[in-house]
Amino acid sequence: MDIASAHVKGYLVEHTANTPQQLRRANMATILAVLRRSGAANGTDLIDATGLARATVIAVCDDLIKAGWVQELPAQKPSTGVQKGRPARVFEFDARAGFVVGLDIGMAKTTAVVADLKGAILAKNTVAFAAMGVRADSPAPRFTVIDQAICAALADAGAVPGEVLAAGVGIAAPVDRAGNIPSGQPMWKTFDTGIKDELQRRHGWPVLMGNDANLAALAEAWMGVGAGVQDLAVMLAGERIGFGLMESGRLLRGARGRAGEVGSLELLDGVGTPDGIARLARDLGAQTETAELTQFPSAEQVFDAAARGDAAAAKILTTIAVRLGRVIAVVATFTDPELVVIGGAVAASSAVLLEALEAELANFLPSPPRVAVSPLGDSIVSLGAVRLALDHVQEHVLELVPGGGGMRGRNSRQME
Amino acid sequence: MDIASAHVKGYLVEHTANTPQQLRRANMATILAVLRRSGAANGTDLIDATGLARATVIAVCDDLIKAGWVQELPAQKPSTGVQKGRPARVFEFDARAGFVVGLDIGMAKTTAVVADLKGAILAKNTVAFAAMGVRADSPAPRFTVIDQAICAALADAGAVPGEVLAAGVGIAAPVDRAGNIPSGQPMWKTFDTGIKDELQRRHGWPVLMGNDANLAALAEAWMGVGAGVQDLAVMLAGERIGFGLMESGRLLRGARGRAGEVGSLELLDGVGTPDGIARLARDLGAQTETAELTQFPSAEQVFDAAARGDAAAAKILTTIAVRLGRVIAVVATFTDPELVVIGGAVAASSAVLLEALEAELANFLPSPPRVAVSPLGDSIVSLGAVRLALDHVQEHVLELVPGGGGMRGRNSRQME
DNA sequence: AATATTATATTTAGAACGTAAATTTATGTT
DNA sequence: AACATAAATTTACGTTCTAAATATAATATT
Repeated sequence: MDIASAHVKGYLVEHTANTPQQLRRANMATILAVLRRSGAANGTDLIDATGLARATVIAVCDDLIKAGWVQELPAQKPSTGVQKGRPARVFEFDARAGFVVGLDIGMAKTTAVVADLKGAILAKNTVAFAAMGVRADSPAPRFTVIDQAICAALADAGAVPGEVLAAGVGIAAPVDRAGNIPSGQPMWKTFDTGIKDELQRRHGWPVLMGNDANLAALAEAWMGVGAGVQDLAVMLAGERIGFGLMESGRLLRGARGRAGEVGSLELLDGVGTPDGIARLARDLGAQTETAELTQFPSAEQVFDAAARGDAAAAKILTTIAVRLGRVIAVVATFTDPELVVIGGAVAASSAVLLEALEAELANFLPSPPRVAVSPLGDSIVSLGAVRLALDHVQEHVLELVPGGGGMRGRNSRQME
Repeated sequence: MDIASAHVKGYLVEHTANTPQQLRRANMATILAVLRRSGAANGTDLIDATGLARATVIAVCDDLIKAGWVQELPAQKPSTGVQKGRPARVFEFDARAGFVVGLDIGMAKTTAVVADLKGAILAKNTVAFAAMGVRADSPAPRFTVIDQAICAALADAGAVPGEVLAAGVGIAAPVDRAGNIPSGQPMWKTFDTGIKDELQRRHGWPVLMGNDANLAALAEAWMGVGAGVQDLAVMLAGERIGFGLMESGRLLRGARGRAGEVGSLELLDGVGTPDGIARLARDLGAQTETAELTQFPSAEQVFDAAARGDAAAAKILTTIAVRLGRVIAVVATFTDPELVVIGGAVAASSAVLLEALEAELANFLPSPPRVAVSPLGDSIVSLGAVRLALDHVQEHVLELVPGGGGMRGRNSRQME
């Protein structure tokens, strides 16, 4: 073994003993990471980025090409000035050396997203369980629907299942660090706890599970308004409030995967329940005197009415803003984020809440965090699932075989 | 440069390019870490722990001996069985290759603790500012008092200032990841923000700043009831409530160092203020009809009276337990710790609160965390400061010179 | 006392890696 | 065609780790 780890009075110490071979692997990982984000690079670029000598950089790149992670591009004309000297070899991380799948498995529907290894979103597919005649409480046929969403998205992306290197899955239940669901909601329990193994069995991919709000935070920190923010709170607030918390660029999960999960809020003055924006809008709408809102009110109707100047609707929005503001105030008090993002399907309409929300925050916090609305819409969880899968792939690049590998049909790239 | 780092759409990626020399350094760090926790070890032990070959292990140990971090012990008689074969060389991390200082700088007094590099506590010294005639609002002479506490503790430990490799400092103010105090309390501001530079200037040590509750968490995770717990909340609750939060074995600091800091709690039903146990006991005691408690009541008097069966005092304790329980319930809801520890000077007497506190927690949480009382007493912050300094030393071992080094008097160990 | 046993340290030879310097290569300019 | 230039490639070398062979220091056996 080359890893020794031990608990030292509560401190987990991990030691990695190194051999020259592992040294080369480390440098491969380094250069691969540089290439992943730099589009295309030549030897000199990589020398500058890594500090390694030219001979080493080229040797590593050749190794990476042989391994299938990197492609060599035809020599480029210099964009600035004239071509001087021997043309540089140009290397590029092969974003199509594999694919990842991101799943958002909800109560009513499942969304599958396919991305390449650089995170470019290639396809997205949503299938409602109801539309396929699946009852809410029947676990087995759900997987058929989920597979259908996956396969359609893969086909759209021009990928075959064998090329998928990992899948991330978001569900509305706590997920601990090991990827287990400690104690699911009664109804979902049998289904939730089986998702990981069943998907792994069906497709043979590594499957990473994540709580929906946590994945929303990953997505937001990746490609939303939270990009670059190290300390971030993302609030999913459609039907039910839930937070995804990142501190120092890392996701907080908690002992049982419940970090950011909102249980009862009866302790919070003027809040009481963890109801989300859509639900509050509906419930409060039903109680007003505005005729349009009392009958079959929907969140959209309330927001629309407020936009048109309906006083009752405007009052509802203020009430919602006050409630959310208080919840955010408490979370921000204890976790001190730089930015709080409101995400999910209700995010777009929530922009009108921002001002009232910030006013409420100011009542309770001396220096409140910034508040923003997510641009990722209802893709936020599936994008987070993609990010989760990408993180797994990036962490295990050199252990994986690009293009499917293993028993599955290898593509021509890696045949010699 | 050999480190390339860049922001990739919100993700900080750090790459370390490696050379053979860095490889040896990594193996030195590995073996040093194994030795630090294993007391004493021979070649075979280290081979098992690291996976390196015998020749490498011995060579690395010789390097470490030459560098001053490791000592070779005379061959040991085997405790079990008889000595067979050539006796093994025995290596030991030299816990006295240097020292660390932990400081708890409070409003009224300063405590200095000196420990060796294995974390053994060698000396402790507390000096009250008042006793030295220092007014609360005069920054300058405080450093004289602090230095006095440090020097006395160092002398007690048999260490000279030149042998100190780092100092950790705990203060009752937020401290961000860079070690700065973003916005101190008005009165302390000029003093607090200057502590780090002034101590560094006076002694030449690396000085690490930490919030008191955060350091309490480090201490508890190190040598308290929280040892081995990855997700931990430690509540300092003497005069004012403050939390130190650890997730996945890492301290949470937040964007401005305010993670775990309790501001106003007016949002929390039945709580309102962040008053701690001692303060609540005093305030509530003053309002009872028990004569003993109304005049100059102190926290101890209230706890004593309750222990003797005084009904009013018992009621006060229940009130306190309910308040604390509610605060803990909210923190636990959002951060999901495995264990909550009550720490500080009031910890010992707080044991009687545990039952009522757990009952209150059960009202709000479906699966509440364990709750315990810290065994570290009022040393908790200074021990955390020691841990902070030790962590710094461990992280930078191979950059430091044991025994003081640099301009300071080297000790004989490293002269050749 | 001499010899075997045994676990360990040390030496030796070899392979992999990274670097610096010299050399070659491919392009554009004169 | 000769030259300039920038990059790739080759060469020689030092460092590291490993495996195998050898030496060493203790005890046990004869």
